[in-house]
Amino acid sequence: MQFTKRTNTCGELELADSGKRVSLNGWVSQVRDLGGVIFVNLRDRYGVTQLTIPSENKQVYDIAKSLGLEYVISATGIVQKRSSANPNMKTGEVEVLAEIIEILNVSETTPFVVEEEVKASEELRWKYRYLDLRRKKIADNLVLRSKVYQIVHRYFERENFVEIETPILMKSTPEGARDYLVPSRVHKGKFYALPQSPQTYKQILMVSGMDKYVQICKCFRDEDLRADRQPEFTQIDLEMSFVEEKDVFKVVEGVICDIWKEAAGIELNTPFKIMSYDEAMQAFGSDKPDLRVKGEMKIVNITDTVKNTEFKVFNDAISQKGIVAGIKLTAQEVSRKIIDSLTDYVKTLKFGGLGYIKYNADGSSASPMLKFLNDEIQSGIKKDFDANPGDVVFILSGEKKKVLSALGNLRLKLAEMFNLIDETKYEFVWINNFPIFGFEESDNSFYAEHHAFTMPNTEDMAKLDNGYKNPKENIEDLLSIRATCYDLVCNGNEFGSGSIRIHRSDIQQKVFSVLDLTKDQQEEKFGFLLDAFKFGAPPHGGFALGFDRIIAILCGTKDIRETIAFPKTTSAVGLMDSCPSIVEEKQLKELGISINS
RNA sequence: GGAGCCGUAGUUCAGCUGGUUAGAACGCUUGACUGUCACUCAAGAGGUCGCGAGUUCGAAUCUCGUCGGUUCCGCCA
Repeated sequence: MQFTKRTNTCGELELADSGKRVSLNGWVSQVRDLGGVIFVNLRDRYGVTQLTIPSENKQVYDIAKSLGLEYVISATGIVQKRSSANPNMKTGEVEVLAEIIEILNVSETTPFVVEEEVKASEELRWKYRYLDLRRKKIADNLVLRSKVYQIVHRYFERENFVEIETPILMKSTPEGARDYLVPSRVHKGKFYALPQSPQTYKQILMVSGMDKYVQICKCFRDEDLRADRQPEFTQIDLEMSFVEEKDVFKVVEGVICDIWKEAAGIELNTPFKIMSYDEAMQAFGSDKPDLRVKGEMKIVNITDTVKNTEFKVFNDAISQKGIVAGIKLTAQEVSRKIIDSLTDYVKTLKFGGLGYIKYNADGSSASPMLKFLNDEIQSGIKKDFDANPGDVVFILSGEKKKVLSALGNLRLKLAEMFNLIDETKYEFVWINNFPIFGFEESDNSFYAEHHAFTMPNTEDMAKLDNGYKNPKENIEDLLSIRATCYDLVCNGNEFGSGSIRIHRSDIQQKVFSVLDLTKDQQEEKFGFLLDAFKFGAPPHGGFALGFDRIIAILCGTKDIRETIAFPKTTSAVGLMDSCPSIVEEKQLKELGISINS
């Protein structure tokens, strides 16, 4: 099919182009028919340009009259200055006086109107994603994504990294997230797994001597989703030999700085802050603290202050080794309604209620729980929080982890409610010194917090040496061992995580011993990796950055679906192509699979 | 796996404590209009109130179930 190809895009014509004869190709985004003259807004991914069609040119005028929204057309004409410019449009000073309009394709009435401030529900937008992507805002997200891709590649090329593709079809491992499985036709009853991350491959590449590996790769995890979690997502995955933690920090900070500088025009300060896991949990109730909150709003532990109280709620918590802690909201008017909604919120987290004390302007204080607290304790609390008239403190009691994390969430809720987040900032922070082990009370066993190959901190090695032979008798000690394991956090989002790995089998065996893995289990779970490690594994460590989240932040959204061309719903369904779907009986037969229920 | 919110015209929503023919805006169709840019104006078409039970003389409205979307908890080494 022949048509007049564009000489320009719809986003670039300006006054200086006046008098030029141009051709534009694009989609009809708006038609304004005034009777004697028709204005058409023509859209492509670069912008919008106004076409003007006066009635004098009968042939073009009749074509213009027949145009519907989202028709694809080619328009040719002379660029001219508008008699009244539109300051809201980038090309608003000019218009194209159309001499020829070719309709390249018609469009049915779309399920929703393609406009920047789209009214359609997300469900509809995912289903007709190609229409959604015609909106500049979403298209720009993909363009930015592409740009960051190139920045990342350039950075790692310059830093002498080797980009190596690792398999998509790999061995299933029972550790970590649930695998997406791919049945084998050749080996009936056997399955490949899609990678949750290329973790084992990149470590083996270190054994290979590929001392700087990087890959922008897809990862797959069959777990329940959130606004910032998709079943398939993209990572900037890297691994290096002969490095320690600070070397990894430096490389990651380098690529982040390049991205911010080149994609957003922002110079970030390095090195980034470093905060231990313990500090983050104690002060912010989260391992991904948002440091943009004005006045910080740190959590205050008042367990000591209230330890002698008769107040049953606090008493019960403390006697069960729990804590009493709170946060202070500085100088804000807090209504009954807000307290009710916060109370409802903590109830969903299985707290009985939310304690609060309002410090009034006249020096008095108001709270349903004051009557249970004597004067000494009341003034102790006031002192702990450094509370002044106008402030409100919120208090929770119970199991330590639960209290801290709930207060961490309250902190974010309050910050949002009272506009305490500085949206112009990017607050990066490394969180390190995570615990290496966790302990599951229900089955009386240790598990690896990060993964089984995370190197313990050098200072804590003695605790491992002492404890590994009789783990159950050294629970406290073993749980206090810190790992050389770190997360990068930006504005309360986990951007990625990594660790220095264990490369020596003596240390590895001690860790396995704590995790209660027999030789057979080790062999079954990680055999090939352990085999590789027998032949001279260098010290190594790495990191994986969540690419989608980085793009989301740069796009000013928390929803990574806005940065992915074809995202899935929270139930992992692709609404556009209706996947997953049933397959033909014949396919199942070839795979030796039968479906129950 | 658990909890909350949502589901009414093509779209976004309104529809009070159950009660004649379920409304508005945008979009769509037709017509008028020569400088609009959310053009304006006039007329019109358009509904399985997500689906299924139940309560009731009567259900968009109340109850239960179910499906879908979304948020949170669990989960995500």
